[in-house]
Amino acid sequence: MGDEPAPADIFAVRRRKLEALRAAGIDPFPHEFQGVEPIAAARAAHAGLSPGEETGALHRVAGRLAARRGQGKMAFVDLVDRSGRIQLQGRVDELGEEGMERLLALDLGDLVGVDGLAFCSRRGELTLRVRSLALLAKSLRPPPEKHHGLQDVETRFRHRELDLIANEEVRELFVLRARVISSIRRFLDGEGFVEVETPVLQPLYGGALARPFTTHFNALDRDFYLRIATELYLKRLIVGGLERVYELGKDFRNEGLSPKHNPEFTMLEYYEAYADYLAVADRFERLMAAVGLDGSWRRETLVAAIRERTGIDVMAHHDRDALAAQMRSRGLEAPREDSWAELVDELVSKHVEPTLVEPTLLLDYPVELSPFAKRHRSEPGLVERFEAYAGGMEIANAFSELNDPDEQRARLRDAGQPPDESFLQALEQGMPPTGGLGLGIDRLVMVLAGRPSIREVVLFPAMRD
RNA sequence: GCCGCCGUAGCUCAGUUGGCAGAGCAGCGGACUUUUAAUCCGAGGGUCGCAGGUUCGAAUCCUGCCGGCGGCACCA
Repeated sequence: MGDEPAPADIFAVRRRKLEALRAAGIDPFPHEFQGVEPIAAARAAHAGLSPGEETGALHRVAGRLAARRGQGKMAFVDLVDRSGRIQLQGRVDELGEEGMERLLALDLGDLVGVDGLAFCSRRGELTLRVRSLALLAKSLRPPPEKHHGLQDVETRFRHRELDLIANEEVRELFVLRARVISSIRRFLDGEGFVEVETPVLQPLYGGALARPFTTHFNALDRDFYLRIATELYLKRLIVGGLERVYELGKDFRNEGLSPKHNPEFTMLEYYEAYADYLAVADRFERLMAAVGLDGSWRRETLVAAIRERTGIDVMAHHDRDALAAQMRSRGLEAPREDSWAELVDELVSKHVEPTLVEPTLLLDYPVELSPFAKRHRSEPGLVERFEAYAGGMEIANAFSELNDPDEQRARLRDAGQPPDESFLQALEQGMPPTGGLGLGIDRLVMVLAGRPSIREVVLFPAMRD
């Protein structure tokens, strides 16, 4: 082409190259490139080469152009795929003038496919000497900076694809997340659980205490809710005799954003007929071992945990004003409008939860805080429930499920929850004694990956428009 | 919703007391057949988040708005 002046616009340069390719009869967006081998596999095939050693082994790889060094008659470029990075060597005596020119015309970020001979460079780096090279897709935007990666948090979350291109550890994290989820499925499938899907769009919401998102069903001219939990539908399946069920999917809660809260989040719930919460705790520990969180979980009762941290015995002051007085006498805030149960909740979240960095199961909650849990068999006023904490964060919640329909109706009334008649009818049909668990997948991944924010483990976290 | 911090080139970041808008990477032109953040020469690239205000003069000071982060509140 002509010798146009140096273009000011960094985007226009790439556009111009695209047009030049088309003009030269090269399709900048071809349809396929088959027979590709992962870069990691090509590397593994030549693990022990010494500097300067040639192999004669031909490999076909594909990926994104990530760096280049040298120009003229010989150039090195780095190619990255999901599995890793490999250096390519282009030589004019191998590719010819025209081929070399095409290689040098590539931009960082272009997707290319390569057939090349494996050898070890003088500096000891496994390299593919390019035999032939195909542009697989032209990149029209410059990639993020190659040394520092993409740092800007807003861009990383709004354009996660750039984050994935630029930051290898981000790529690894989301692969880890996928492996965690498939490990959970494999574990539960292996234990005889059936994976089910229940409605996301619900005429009535329940199974947790949270504000829902509301939407409108036009055909019925009626408001619907996005589910806040799968609990009630799953228990109906236990009534139906499925015995062991689980669902892995999104819940939606119309609450504030924080490093621990995204409005849509991934939840595992499972229910197991004939189990109580201690059986659930044992299975939970094995499930955690299956995803790499080994070891036994410290167990502590909620009442003891509060007493140990604050000196207050909440069951000995089972009265709103008495408990508030206890708290105030110790210099703790006790908001006037809070009920006894809310004060207990306050004590747990302010004084117990932050101390639970080591994996811990907190057992036996007050009945007022747990409308779906069965009364404790020996501790009056408590229910058989545990919450699992790790990294100072609640990651799971489990109980012996309440299966007495009359008591369930009364508990929902006391909690100010709308009665879900279909659910209550199901309990009237007869639900076996059942243990259930809810596990926050995002938070679990935070713990496993050591990330301080839920946004780091959700591909596209909620952002303002 | 409230409070605090932040927003400068495609990316990573400087920018002094209010006095001409800067660097590195990337990109462009050129040199180079073993480079590893390649090197060297040359020429470019800006809505300083947006809108007002103060001032002879604003990236810098003030107000409002938008967006992000952190905290509080709500909650899980």
